[in-house]
Amino acid sequence: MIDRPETEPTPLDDAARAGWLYYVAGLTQDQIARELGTSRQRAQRLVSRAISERLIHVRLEHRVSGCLRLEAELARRFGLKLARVAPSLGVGVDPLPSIAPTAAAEIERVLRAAEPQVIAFGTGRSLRATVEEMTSMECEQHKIVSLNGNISADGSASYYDVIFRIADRVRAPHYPMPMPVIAQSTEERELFHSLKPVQSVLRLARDADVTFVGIGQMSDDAPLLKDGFITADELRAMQALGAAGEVAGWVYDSDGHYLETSLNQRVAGVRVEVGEGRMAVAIAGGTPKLVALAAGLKGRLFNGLITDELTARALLA
Amino acid sequence: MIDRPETEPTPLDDAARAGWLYYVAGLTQDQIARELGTSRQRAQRLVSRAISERLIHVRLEHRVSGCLRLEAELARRFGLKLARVAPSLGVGVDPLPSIAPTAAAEIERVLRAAEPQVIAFGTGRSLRATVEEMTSMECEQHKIVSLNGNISADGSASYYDVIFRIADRVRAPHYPMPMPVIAQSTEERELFHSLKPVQSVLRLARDADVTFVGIGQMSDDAPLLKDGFITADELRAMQALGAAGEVAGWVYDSDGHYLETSLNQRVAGVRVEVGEGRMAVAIAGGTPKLVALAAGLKGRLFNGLITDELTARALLA
DNA sequence: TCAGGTCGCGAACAATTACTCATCAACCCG
DNA sequence: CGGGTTGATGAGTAATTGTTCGCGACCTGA
Repeated sequence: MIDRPETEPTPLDDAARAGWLYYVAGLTQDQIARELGTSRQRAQRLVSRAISERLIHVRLEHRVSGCLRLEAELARRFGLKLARVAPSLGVGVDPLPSIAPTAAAEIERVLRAAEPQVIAFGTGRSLRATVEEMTSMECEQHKIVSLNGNISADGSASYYDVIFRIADRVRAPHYPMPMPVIAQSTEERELFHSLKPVQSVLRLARDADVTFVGIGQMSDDAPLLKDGFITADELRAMQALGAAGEVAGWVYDSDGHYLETSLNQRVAGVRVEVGEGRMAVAIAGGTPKLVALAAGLKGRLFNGLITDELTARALLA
Repeated sequence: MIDRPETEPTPLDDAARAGWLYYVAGLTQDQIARELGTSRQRAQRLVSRAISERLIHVRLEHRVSGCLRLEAELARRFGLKLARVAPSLGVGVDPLPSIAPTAAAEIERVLRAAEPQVIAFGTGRSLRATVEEMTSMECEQHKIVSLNGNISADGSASYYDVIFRIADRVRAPHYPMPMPVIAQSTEERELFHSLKPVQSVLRLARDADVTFVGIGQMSDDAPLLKDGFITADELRAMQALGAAGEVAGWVYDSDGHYLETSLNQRVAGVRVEVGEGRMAVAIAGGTPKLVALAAGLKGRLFNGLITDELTARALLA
């Protein structure tokens, strides 16, 4: 995206203004039209643009009692230090729009901490959507580090890459990992890992105080496959070995134990590990991810979970 | 329909859920009613309750959102009918390039009105820069009138004169004021004012529907001095009398009250006054003008303000 | 027990918002 | 230069939302 010079006579600034007047000031679109000196139709279009461009963020400042019970139960059952359950929007509906704002609030809570933290982020649709929901803030004291490489097979930065987006929002020092998500070979991985700058980023990521990750399923619709990081053959091979899910490219089985596959010997990023004083929070929801989530919880691969109501209920069933 | 959890939801829980479904999932209140197993009216009441109980927080994530907040605050604090804050370009940078396009848009909005308006303009760098940003348009229905005389001491038309420029751009009937900005004496002023054609222009300017003016500071770098309308001695004398700023040549103190100086008895143009149905909009920004602006706002010399972000923040501090 | 008050409900209606459609101008692109 | 495409616009209309009103349930104190 090209950012325009700031003096510009407003491209979607009008949309922002309209959205502000509509949602914050509570004006009717008719009044907004008068305010902006335009037609009612245009005002309506501006308002709806403000939504579709994700300029408007909505948060729920109330913990629904049903969700609270699920959170407590999840924490108990899976030994979680943090459990957050967003109200579901309905069966069969993508839970991301519900999870993302909830997760964003949680990340912001971490960022508001006064003492400096190292915060690591994975990649994926969930995280990307979450970051889009975050507010801008000034967090010079923290460090934001990427868990995975952020260069895809064709050399382009992945669309779902999160680190730059988040760093942009919170204006904190950030450490991308300048290498592929998955190396061609173990040797190539070692080559990357032997580079000085990479080593310090790896160290930072490994020792991060808080880590936020998405979860990938290893069924036929695996994100790793969809995004072109592995081939259909590789996927089938790992399914045969019992692959149940994947975190930051690291594949694990239905007990939540990491597999000894050729892929895992080529993943360039760091493996998520929980430890005392260190949080690893999974952000995921939806039926396709149920198996992967359940396996990861069973193996205690993370000690935090942000999901939605229906997923939570299914996990507990 | 989803089966409800076994615990009874508190009244607020339902409101929260309804609000979530409405704003996040984007369901209609009808769908929410079905989802919750209730009537449409109840769904509507739950949604509005979620707002009135402040369970739902709406925010705007856009770089101008801060400006909108400042506008609302300025309007509230200083009783303005119009407040516009342009995003600043940075500390220490001339804010004019940011203010001018914003102000130009505002002026154009007035000009687009179908019913005939009388629009008065002051002079100065800010207005001049603003006019340069305006697009051409056909506005035969309006009248454009100058607030001040537009002949400087040496007989030349002032470079910062605005009226001809604007009239040229919008092709509207225009009324310059054929006399000096500041007369040699009160008598000379009265002489000019007694002329028939001058009187009608004065009347037009005094009763203008909308007036746009710049603000001049009265510190040592006063525009009045720089442009040779007053001498350094005169400036010092007025500073001693508490001069804080000046609008169209009329000097006022830090409470926004016009001074009874010899200069004010010689200013040839009309004094800006707000009135019901009449707007007086100040276009100004930058550190040097802060004192003058604050004073003018305090004295309610104008009921509209177009400025930049940094200035707005300083005015509110 | 009963008058009086409050509250939530649904019906009906008014206000507001969203969508569809036809038009038009700008913009490519050969 | 002409044809096709895109994108913005206002008119008109359908859908949705907000409000008012009367009703009945329920509480409460005399």
